[in-house]
Amino acid sequence: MKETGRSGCPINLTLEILGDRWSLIVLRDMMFGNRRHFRELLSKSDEGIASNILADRLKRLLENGLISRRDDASHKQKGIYSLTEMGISLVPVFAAMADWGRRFLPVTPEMSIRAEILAEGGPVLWRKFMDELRFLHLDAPRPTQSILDDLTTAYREAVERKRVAEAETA
Amino acid sequence: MKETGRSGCPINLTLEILGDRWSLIVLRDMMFGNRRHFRELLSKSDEGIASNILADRLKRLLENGLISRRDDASHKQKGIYSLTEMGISLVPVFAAMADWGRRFLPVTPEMSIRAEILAEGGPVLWRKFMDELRFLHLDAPRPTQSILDDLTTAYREAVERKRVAEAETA
DNA sequence: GCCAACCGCTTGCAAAATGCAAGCGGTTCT
DNA sequence: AGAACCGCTTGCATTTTGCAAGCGGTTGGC
Repeated sequence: MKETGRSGCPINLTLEILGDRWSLIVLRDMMFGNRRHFRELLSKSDEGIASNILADRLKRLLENGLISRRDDASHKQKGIYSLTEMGISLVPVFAAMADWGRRFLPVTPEMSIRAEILAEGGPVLWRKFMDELRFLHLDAPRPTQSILDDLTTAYREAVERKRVAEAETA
Repeated sequence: MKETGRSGCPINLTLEILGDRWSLIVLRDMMFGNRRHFRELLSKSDEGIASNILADRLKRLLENGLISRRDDASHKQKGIYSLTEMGISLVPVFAAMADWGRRFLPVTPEMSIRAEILAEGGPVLWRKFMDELRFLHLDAPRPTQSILDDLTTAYREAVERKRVAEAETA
């Protein structure tokens, strides 16, 4: 996505950076799955991104300022990717997209529980979540409450409910 | 964008439908520019979509239920494209994306004035706008106030301001 | 100290999507 | 009658994607 200079419209400029099938998936996994290493993003993804595509997207997200990269002190080869303020600010976009998706598309219950919580919590909850992301990815102070824990717990419980339900019918 | 069956995550499913560089551009022009015919979408776009891409995107948006198509009674060759409730429901997504874009990307002032108004108005304004879209695209009753007029007027005034400013420096 | 496992990331190649220009059969306007 | 316009398709070159293998280096267990 080079400098095409198509128009100064905010929607268009956003799409020039994020308008493909993988960029937002990578950011989603960093944001909601707290995946920070290349391998984590590569192998723990539900959608199975290819390694060359992941490398390319990370490079472009870096160039565009959505994420940053630093070396992992505990492992000379590992890099740690973090969200920048620009990346963290996408929380409302994710919340809006996820809410739309869960209302109109064939989502699975366990994958949409987090979207529901974000939709119900509204901007107040989003701001709390963004504060937590600033703690996890930038050097902001730790908030008292962990929204990410709440979301992850709710997701795990939904997965467990599904597992039990499937075990019963088997 | 065939049935890849990658995951039931709302974000992923949304991206499988809208995750490319043009689908949301087309919907944006229908929604905010009230462009309803093929030629209007083709030639009045600031970004210059190619005709084969436009045809393909309209087909896919139709298949996915975001828009509908009917014949234009006044012209046998023309089709009129309309947003469905599913398409109209993207208003909060557009508002979030536009707000993000105007804060972090090099938008031009006249192109971001509508994003500002939507951000300031919040969900209350979005709902009014969606009601108006239901009037314009579905068969809902006409609302008392036209948000689209407000947005368009603000945009035109911003363009005019820019024109005057440029004329002064010339 | 050795070796298997893992690290981020690259390479080569086939398949698909995109971008561009021209054009088609038909309709409408003058 | 002729020009302009209608939605949309075609052919073709370029770019992007997807997949599998692999590279040089690091780490951890024995």
